[in-house]
Amino acid sequence: MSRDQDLLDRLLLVTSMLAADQERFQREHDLTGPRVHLLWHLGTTGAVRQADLAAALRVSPRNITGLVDGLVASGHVRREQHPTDRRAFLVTLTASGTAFIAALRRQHRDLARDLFAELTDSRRADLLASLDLVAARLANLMGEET
Amino acid sequence: MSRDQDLLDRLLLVTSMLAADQERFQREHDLTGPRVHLLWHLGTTGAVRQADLAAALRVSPRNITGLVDGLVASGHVRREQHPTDRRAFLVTLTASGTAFIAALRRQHRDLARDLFAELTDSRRADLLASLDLVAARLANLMGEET
DNA sequence: TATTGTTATACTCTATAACTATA
DNA sequence: TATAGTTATAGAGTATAACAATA
Repeated sequence: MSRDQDLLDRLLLVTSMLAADQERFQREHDLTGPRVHLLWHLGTTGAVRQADLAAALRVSPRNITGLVDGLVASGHVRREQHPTDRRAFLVTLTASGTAFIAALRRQHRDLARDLFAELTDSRRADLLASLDLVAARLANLMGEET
Repeated sequence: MSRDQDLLDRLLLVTSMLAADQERFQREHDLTGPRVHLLWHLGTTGAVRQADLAAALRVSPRNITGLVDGLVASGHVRREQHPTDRRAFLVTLTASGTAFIAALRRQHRDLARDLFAELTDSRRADLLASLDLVAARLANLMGEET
């Protein structure tokens, strides 16, 4: 049955289009994927140590140094003294960084509104359920290794 | 309505899981995303000039030089003389490159079979239709700029 | 003149290993 | 002794600009 192939191809098409849309947004704001990822995390957690960022983004501590350097240079974040540990920094959003997060959330919300506008309520429920099933299968696949 | 947000979040979750699965496959074969992309293209078109690869993958000619260098070193492709244009090369798959493409297609097919196994036929039809609608909206969004 | 691919140069993301300062 | 973050080093992917060979 090639129906499966069609479904996967369609899913991958949507995936690549979502990625392209995200890249457009990043270019508009003169940012890169990894930096946006870091900012997004910062937006949900608040001030964080670099070691925690490394663990959360699953990237080496050295890499965090570089990403934070770039975001300090572009004015999106600041390194502040850790209140109790003099080895560590707390990375915090500047006003400009906070404004970017707000814009990102707005874009995310607008995109969600736009993408599914033409789907009926029952279609939405079905889509959500199907995506959950697919996610579960994928989680299964990934879990078998690691 | 936060239903839209849920749908988009679920879609992005599936997206990131698909990416993780693809990365796992690439690591197993000791290849990178851009190199797999190039090989995949080569698998569907056959021998191609580097300039055509640059246009197809939407990267600079200089970049193609680097990717092909790497794939020559790993034994997946070969540079052959162009029959009529002495400036150009034809990049062609080696036996090892062809074997990789076959493995990639197999993995793709197995993944498709696995992902949607639990969906009924009508669920599949609905999912396909919904994904088409979403893709159309995205195409709309992208087309408005460029 | 225009095109093909390369050399030269530079930036970002990524990693590991060695090191400093602190815990 | 272990942890936080940096310097040192390296490699992949990306880009533009200048250049050689060929069309």
